Amino acid sequence: MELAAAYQPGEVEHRRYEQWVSSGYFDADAKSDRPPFSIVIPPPNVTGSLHVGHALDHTIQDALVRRKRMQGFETLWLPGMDHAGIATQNVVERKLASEGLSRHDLGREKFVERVWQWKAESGGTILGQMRRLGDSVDWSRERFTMDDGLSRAVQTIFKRLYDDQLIYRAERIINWCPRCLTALSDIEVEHSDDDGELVSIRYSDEIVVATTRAETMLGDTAVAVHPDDERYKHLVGTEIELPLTGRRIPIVADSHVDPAFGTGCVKVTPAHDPNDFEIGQRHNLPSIAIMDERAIITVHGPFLGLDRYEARPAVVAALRAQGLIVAEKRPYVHAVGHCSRCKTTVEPRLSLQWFVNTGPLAKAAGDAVRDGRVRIEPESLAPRYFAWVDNMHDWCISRQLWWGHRIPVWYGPDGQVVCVGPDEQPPSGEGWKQDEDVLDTWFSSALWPFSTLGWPDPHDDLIKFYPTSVLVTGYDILFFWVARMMMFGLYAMNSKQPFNVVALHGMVRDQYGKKMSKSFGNVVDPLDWIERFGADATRFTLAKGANPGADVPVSEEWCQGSRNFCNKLWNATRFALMNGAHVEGSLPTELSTVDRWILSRLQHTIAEVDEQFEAFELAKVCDTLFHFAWDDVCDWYIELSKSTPNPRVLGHVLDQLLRLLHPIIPFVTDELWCALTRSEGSVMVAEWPSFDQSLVDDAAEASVELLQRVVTEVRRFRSDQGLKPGQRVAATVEGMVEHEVLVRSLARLDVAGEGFAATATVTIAGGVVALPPQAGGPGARQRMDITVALDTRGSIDVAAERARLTKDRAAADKEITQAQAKLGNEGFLAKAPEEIVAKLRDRLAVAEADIVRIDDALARLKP
RNA sequence: GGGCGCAUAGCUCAGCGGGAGAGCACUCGGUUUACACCCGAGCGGUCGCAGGUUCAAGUCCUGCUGCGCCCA
Repeated sequence: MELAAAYQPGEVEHRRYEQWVSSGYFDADAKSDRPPFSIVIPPPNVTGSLHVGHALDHTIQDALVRRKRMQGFETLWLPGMDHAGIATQNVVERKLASEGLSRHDLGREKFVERVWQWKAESGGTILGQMRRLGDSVDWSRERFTMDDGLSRAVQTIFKRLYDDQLIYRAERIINWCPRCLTALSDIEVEHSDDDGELVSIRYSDEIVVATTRAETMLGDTAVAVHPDDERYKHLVGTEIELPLTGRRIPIVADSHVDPAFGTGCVKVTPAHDPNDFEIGQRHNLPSIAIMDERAIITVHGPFLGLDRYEARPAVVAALRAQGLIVAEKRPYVHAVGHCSRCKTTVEPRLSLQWFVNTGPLAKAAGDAVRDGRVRIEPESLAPRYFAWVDNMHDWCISRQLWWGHRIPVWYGPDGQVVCVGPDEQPPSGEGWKQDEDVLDTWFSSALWPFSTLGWPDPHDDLIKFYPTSVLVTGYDILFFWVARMMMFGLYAMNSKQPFNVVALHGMVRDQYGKKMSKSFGNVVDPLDWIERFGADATRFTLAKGANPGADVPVSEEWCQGSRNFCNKLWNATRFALMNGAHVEGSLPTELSTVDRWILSRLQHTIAEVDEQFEAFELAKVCDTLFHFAWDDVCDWYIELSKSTPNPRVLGHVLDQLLRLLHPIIPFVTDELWCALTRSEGSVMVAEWPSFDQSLVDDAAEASVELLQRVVTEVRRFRSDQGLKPGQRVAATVEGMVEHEVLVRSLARLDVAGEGFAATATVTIAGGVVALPPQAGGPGARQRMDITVALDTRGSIDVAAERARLTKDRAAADKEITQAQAKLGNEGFLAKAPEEIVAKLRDRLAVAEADIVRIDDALARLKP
């Protein structure tokens, strides 16, 4: 088979992917007796499209799954999406707005229909894009959090939690988005340090309070001081008149007040601040809500109808007019919460919501990691996990949206509350009404590792593939999602964890380690890279940076480098095929040292890659394979075997290399492997290489390493002397027991003929050479100096040669100094392991010999 | 304020007790018939600072400085 001169990914990728899918290679069989390996994909939003973070996450998962598949596991990589309550509702509402409609014009039922319609038409763009990346997901098992089955799972667990009193309804201060008009959980709020103002207000002769939210004073129902604060002790229990309102409010003592902050007095607004709410609870204070759901002031008076940002200066102005403003500080930087969806400043709001009592669930989630049932990789991120699960607040799960799983609770005409399970009929009749709210999207995605496998019904998939083998996701989502899956998984599945390992990766950044952002203009579009450099190059670039738990810097230049690597493989295979490389029959038993060397190197590579894969060290896998392929195979093995090719060995090495690389770069490896092996199938179902101790050959490795040193030293001499790469130089080679022919070939040395007159010598001291069997028996080795004498046709660049020798001398000198310092230390001699001491003595001897030789050569150089 | 992490070649990162490494960038040379998406050679680092442990410290401990992230 003829291969083109360069790899053209576009041509190959589509064809290969379709072939993989139609061959059913991705499909899992729950009935198989192979050991299972399963991963559920972190479900992307139905509104989402493939960004570089997904590309990283998917590349890692695909690499793990493809390797396990080759290893003979029954693999399942399950794809799907979540319904992204707020985001999706926003998208559809924006669409409606362009038609001049609001969701209220349509009504709930019609609106939800519109969302489904939108989903059918333009939702799930990302699924098509995943094919471009090469994701080997089982499309026959694709799931969506709003599907019937998954909705049934949601209702089932809600009912169970409700019956176990782990779900309750209560009036609490929650995070409220006045734009999305819904409650948010703590983790849907992003904090940032923003410019604000700190205004100090005189409430009475003795009381001054400071606030960044002056407008909330309209809802104050107390002033609090620390019980031990001598300045205010006498005031506790008295009342003052709240300015602008004429209301009288008490002064209470609460130990949560920090007496060192500001004046030591704090205003208490229970309806608009979570800390104040708690103070209010402790002191039985009333809560006065002063804003509506859009954060517009609702208390009668001059501020009625003002937005919270209009009300703030208005209130300050009114206070100033009465001379009650004591101090103002602007800008005053303080932490402000924003809606993670729309960035609107969150308004703490007192409202009636549904909560999950996370206490026992979070405890179990923490314990599963503590007792080792679940391993977090890298381990260094476990403290973050514990910090979250051990201090978890109750989880607000109700959302004032229409798109999502509606809370399965019905309220009766006489105040009855009925939670309805999946197989139960909701109460009907006059006055019964279902709760209007839907559940947080994370409530359903917390069920993902088992709801997607058929839970709550007993299902073959569930039996075969739960617990899933590993969860691959970014550390940013450790508490968002991982902790929640742990809570629900352990709860629903009889304390069986949802996954055995959590493998965390970092965020993709640009080549300077900067976060990607639209405003900074450094965002990488993976589809653009796939288009220009190929999916394999894109994947390799991401995988090469994927050190566990660490951020992944990428750049276009690096992607080019990955593209170059794919092309290198392409051309190596192309060369191999042109030279008859094949994989038929077993390996020959008579092998040259060079063949034994590359086969030995291959074994080390296999062992290393296996170890690195098991530790989720994708970056190291890439590094190991990159260097084996480029350095060992291309730069040395292929060059060394050009004179005496062994097509079977070359075929074997490439066959194994392509298998090893396939999980990372599936397309080009499959194309090449099929060409090399004349196969109609696919490398993705070929057997994963296994380490073969019988092919490890230390002697061959030492022999070729010496050969490499000699060749490199001669090349260095030639380069220093300005000899053209193609120019042959007459030379004698002494001391090489093996490989003299190869040295001459790679270093472009001619045999010394008539009139040979050496102008310079290159010496490699203390090389380990294998002696021929007749000299010392099999396996005998000896340390020898290799000397190459070169005839540069009379002329030699004395200055360059002097510089070269001087540099070598300095290196040897440094070596001697270091070695002597250690060997002169009695503690070292007494306590260091023997082999370390012996090695050092050896090094010292070699360096000392080097000095003598170099000094001699320098003396003979004409000035 | 609490917690976690990071400081190693111009850039991005490996190395985490015994000879300072990689990729890219840079310099020089190249019609070596697989590949210029290439080949060969080279330059480049008191491993943030200060102490300590050890025969031995980028590597372990403490403190400091500077960054980053998470939570409040």
